[in-house]
Amino acid sequence: MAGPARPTLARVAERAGVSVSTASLAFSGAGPISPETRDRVLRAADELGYTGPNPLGRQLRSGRSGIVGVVIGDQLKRSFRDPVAVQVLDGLVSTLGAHGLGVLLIPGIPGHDPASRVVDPLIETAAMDVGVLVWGVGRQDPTLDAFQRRGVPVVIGEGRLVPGAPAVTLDDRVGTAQVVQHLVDLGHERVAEISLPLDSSGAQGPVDAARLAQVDRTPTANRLAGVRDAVDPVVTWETEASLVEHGKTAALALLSAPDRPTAIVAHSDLLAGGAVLAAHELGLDVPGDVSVAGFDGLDLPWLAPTVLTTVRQPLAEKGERLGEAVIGLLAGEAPEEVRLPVELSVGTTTGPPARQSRTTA
Amino acid sequence: MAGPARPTLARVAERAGVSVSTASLAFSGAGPISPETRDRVLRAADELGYTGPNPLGRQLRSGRSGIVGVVIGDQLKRSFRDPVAVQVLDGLVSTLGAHGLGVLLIPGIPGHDPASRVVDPLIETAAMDVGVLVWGVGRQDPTLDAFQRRGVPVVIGEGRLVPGAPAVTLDDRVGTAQVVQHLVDLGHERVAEISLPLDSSGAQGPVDAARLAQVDRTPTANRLAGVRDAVDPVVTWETEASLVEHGKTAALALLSAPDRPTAIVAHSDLLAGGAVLAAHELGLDVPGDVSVAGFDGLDLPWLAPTVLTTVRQPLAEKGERLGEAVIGLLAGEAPEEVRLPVELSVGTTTGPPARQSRTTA
DNA sequence: GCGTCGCCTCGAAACGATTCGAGGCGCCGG
DNA sequence: CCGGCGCCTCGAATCGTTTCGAGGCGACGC
Repeated sequence: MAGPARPTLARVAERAGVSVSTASLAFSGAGPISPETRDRVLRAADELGYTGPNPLGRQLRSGRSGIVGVVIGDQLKRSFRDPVAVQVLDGLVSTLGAHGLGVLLIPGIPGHDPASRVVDPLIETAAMDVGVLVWGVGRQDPTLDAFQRRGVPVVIGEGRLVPGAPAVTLDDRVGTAQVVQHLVDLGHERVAEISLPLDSSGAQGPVDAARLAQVDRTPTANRLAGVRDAVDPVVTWETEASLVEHGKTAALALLSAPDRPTAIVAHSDLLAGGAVLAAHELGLDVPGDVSVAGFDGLDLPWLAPTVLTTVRQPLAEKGERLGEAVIGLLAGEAPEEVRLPVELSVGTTTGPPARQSRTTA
Repeated sequence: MAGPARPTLARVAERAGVSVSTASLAFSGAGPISPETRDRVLRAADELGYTGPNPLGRQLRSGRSGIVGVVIGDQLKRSFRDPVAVQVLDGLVSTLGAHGLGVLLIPGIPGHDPASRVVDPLIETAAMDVGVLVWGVGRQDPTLDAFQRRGVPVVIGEGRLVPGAPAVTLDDRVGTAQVVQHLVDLGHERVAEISLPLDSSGAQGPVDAARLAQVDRTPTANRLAGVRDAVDPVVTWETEASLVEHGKTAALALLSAPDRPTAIVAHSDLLAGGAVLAAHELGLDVPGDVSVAGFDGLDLPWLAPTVLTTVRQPLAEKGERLGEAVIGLLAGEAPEEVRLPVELSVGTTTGPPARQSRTTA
């Protein structure tokens, strides 16, 4: 039923009465060929049902697969629930697509087994010209190791810099410091912090100094540092992932504690959005009773008309820059680090602390 | 700086003092080989920095790329904002990954140009063993045409059945009818409908019979039909995409109209969630003043503690079934259609219509 | 009329691996 | 001691394309 084997360029050439190399020219257009010959070849191809050169042959010849492996985050499902990842990916796909490159999705963690050194088998076996690690690399990153072992060049987004690998990073420490300073300037002294995951352990809850010292993710480390550039948070609550429900859980705990903070700074807008929901659920006014600030600059339609105070980062541009870094790498350019700026954006979720909150203490 | 060309299996074999075929056996393990010989080959590989067989060579030989092209929806960025797509994709990636297959992301519409017959160039050029059209195909689908022209077999999710192509479909007509019947049973007579896009035109707003006749997407057509199996909606509002903000816009219009409906049925949970937000913004109680029902069975943390009345569909399973269909296709099995069940799930957003809304009319 | 220049076309050599059948060598049994 | 049987190893063919240099042939200029 599957019909005879798919016709090959050689058969087309044979039928058209030309050599294989000439037939190749007819399709690729790379080289001089007379219009009549080309037509004859194309007609022969049509008659045989030949639909163009087999990519596999071309790839072997050129040594390039045209495929860029992209490691998004830990689990695919969870990562894509974060609009941040989605927007970056969109920018990346567009930029690479314009250069004829495709994106192969690689789950960061294969099973449900974080902290294992097992990586997705695709990293070992799939044909890839470049690997992109969008969300940084840890101190001892199995994924990075696997790419390097295979000799696949990598591009790093937001991570520890890797020698020889281009990187796209963010001014997030400065941005975080700015938004927290904004809270300080408003008069806040008891600022609680909802943190991104410190590593891939899946831990959550309030953290102590010892745990803080274990931080193994660059964006998290930068934002932790940024917060501390402006204020010493009364408590830091680690989350399992940057998702609304985790921000909500964290804020419910923080806001129910005896010495309630007057402001919460979250490492991401999704976490901050969850914190706003928690405040509402507890009957607290934002920013009357508690101010909330985030990071990312997402558009959260379900939070409207509330507008988060946040730090805007150029998400699509981050994806585009990553794409350009990939292109540059393939073109043999020297790797460089691109640092993206951020911008404080004051919304309706921050204001001066309430008087009574001080007396309540 | 790039070092000498990457070593090849032939050089490893040479160094180990064995033939290329034996060296191949040492890596693939497919065939008898003595432990000593294998060790010698592996040692030679190590010394040369050979990191395993080049996938490109293997692929050409086997005629398989191990890559499955997945067309998600219209625009990548927009599609991934919908958890429905994300969950299906997750199931698909997991299932394919377990069989050593990788997912290549293909934007449904290349530029910002819907209704054009241009498809993403990847479909024409990238090496793929199978193509998956997750969200169905239209009457004259350029993407489907492109795959078929190239001779790449396809798997269809939720779409018009294509001869020879396996499909994974949904009992969505029945499910939709059930949830609307639930509204009818509660006593609702004026039911408004918020519809998924009828085609890729990007149109939005109330639709008339002529427009309804133009529907060119299977899931949309099924749900429109399902609604009508139970009631004749007072108005149908078409949206541009299944996103919260579009549901909200639609509901704001529907609920501000003079003869306000007592219930709204949306074709998706995201649209329904937006409708709930709209009701709240207008000061309407749900379900006191208006009932809202959706479709999908999503977990919407930002809507808590409200729980949507909806029709639950097995999203991850849909992805898994699509994956299995791909595997089956590659194994040469006869294509078949898998139909997934749905289940009505009553939440807190539906109740009997208020007395006064009738008098208001 | 002959030389030279161009435009096309062609053959052959990669690209890097897998696979299949043939065959060598050692060991065991008769 | 010889025949036969296994276990390994090898050589060669194959996958489908691109590319490079060579060469043929016609035309134009001197």
